[in-house]
Amino acid sequence: MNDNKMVPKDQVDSISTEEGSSRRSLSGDRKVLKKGPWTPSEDAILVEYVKKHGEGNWNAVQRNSMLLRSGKSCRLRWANHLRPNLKKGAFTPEEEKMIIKMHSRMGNKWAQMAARLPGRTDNEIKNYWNTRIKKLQRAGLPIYPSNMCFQDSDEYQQRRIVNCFVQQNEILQSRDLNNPDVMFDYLNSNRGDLSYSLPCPDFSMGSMICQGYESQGYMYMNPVDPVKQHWVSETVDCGYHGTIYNELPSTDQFQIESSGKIQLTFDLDYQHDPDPTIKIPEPFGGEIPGSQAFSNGNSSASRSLSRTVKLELPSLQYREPNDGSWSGFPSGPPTAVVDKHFESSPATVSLQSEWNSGLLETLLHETHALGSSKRHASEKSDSSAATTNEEVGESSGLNLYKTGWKEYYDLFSPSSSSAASTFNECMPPVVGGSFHEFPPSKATSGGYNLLFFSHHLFTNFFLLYSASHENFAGKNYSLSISAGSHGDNSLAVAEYLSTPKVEEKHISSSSDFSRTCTLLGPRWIEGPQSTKDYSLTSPLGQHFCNDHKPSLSEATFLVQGLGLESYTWDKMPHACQMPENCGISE
DNA sequence: AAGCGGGCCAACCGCCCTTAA
DNA sequence: ATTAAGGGCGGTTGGCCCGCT
Repeated sequence: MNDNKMVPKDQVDSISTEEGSSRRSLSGDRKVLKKGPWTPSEDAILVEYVKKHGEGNWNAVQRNSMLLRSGKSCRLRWANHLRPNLKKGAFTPEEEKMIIKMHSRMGNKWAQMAARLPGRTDNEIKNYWNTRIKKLQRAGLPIYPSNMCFQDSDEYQQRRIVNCFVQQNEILQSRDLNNPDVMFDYLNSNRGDLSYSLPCPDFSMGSMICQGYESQGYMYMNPVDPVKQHWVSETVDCGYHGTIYNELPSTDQFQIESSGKIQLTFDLDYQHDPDPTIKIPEPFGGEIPGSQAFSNGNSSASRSLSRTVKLELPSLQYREPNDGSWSGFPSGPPTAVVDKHFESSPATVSLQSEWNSGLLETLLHETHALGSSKRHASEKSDSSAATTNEEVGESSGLNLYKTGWKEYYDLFSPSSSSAASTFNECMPPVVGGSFHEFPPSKATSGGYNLLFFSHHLFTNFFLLYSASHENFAGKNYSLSISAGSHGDNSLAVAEYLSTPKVEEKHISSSSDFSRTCTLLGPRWIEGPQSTKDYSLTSPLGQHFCNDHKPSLSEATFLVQGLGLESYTWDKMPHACQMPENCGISE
């Protein structure tokens, strides 16, 4: 657009003594700064300046050039108009579709949307949306096309999962993890589709509406350098209707006990009806299966705070004008809770790889694969287990939980209890729930899976035994991980792999087995350089810092005492492939 | 032709977060 | 630990364009 075209005469020469909108007075001389539309000559100066000095330090532009513009103004002008590769012109239908879809998911996160629309700016998208929404509102039309609503309804359901995600020393949980299948689909649906920067802490989950609830949850974590982690748990009183979208769950909802366990409490209570005053019975009487490992008496030492979280109005939370129902929210607004914590402020990283190769996704991917193959092999027709997306979308919240969880439970079979406990250990627990909500599947014969969950910063081992816990009850076992040669891997990883880590456990009961087996894995090891450079922590907390890329191709995994074979990496029985971009090479 | 209003868009504003001193 | 500066982001404003009456 021609800059002169929209130059209002009364602004061209308008000046300001403000430095942008800064409330703070700037040191030094107060230059008279110009406001209003930019002229071509100003653009040229700015372009030249950026060419010479690069982006950033925008306030220096004004100091070091003839440009009498605030730093903010410069940044804005550059970002929205002058920077290269900007796409001009109307949005394409594809872009429009994407905007609508993104908005249905994330609400008014213009910058995030812009990040996913190359060449487009947040301002453009915002303007587009605002005009579009006004138009629709005037016409009394729904904001989202009906098919979009329906489609997102599924995704909505999918997002109604607990986002249990480990980001550096962070874990977050939310309720819908109880539908792992849904979660898997959700994660899968977002594969390669996420490129958020990590907004830590930034808690969100699938477009949920929080309404005056409090929740708690628990999650175990082995000692992970308690010195560096400071957990502050807060119970959030969500007295708002907020969009919680599927951004990276962050560091909420945790607390770490003196024992090193990280706990996360959850006490769900959500409302089905849009009318916030009407509550429906909670699924499983307020209990959600899967909390077995977390309901063993560990009490929270968290500091409970009540606070209101401000979140923007979500897309799918709008009531449809025609029926007043909650679009895409068949089971009603769930609740959430957040425990704030963590001092660490991880660098911004692309979520693309983090998410795609994240702990949860990997877990779910693996288990889903296992489940799929199992189902395929057995041709078992369990309608309740065969929960499709559509079914999920149409099911009530209760059914959603039941079917989803049951299926997932089955997916873990034949090692139902152990695998489930593994899952339980790794996934957020739900207070009071139990795997016994569903009958355990029949155990089959031996073998085990080593699931290697990892992304750039995290690595976690979990052994999933495809054998009944009865086979192991009363036995001691140990896990060794060793490696032959390590090639040119980093020192840290070499040491990690070449040093057998043995963790001995005694299995005394099924429940004990459920717990202990999930604790398999290398202990936290202080790195050869420094904790910052290298640290490995035990399950749910292992992380490779920096770019250490361990090679596991020659590693041997040995579980002793349980009559199981040892496996080398390449002979690992089941789906043990590491996710791409996980920072670890096979 | 003039007036009006909606659409579109650039720019500003205010708040917030991060970082460095 | 505190404070100031830099910068990001979402909301809002206001001017021009354009079609309609």
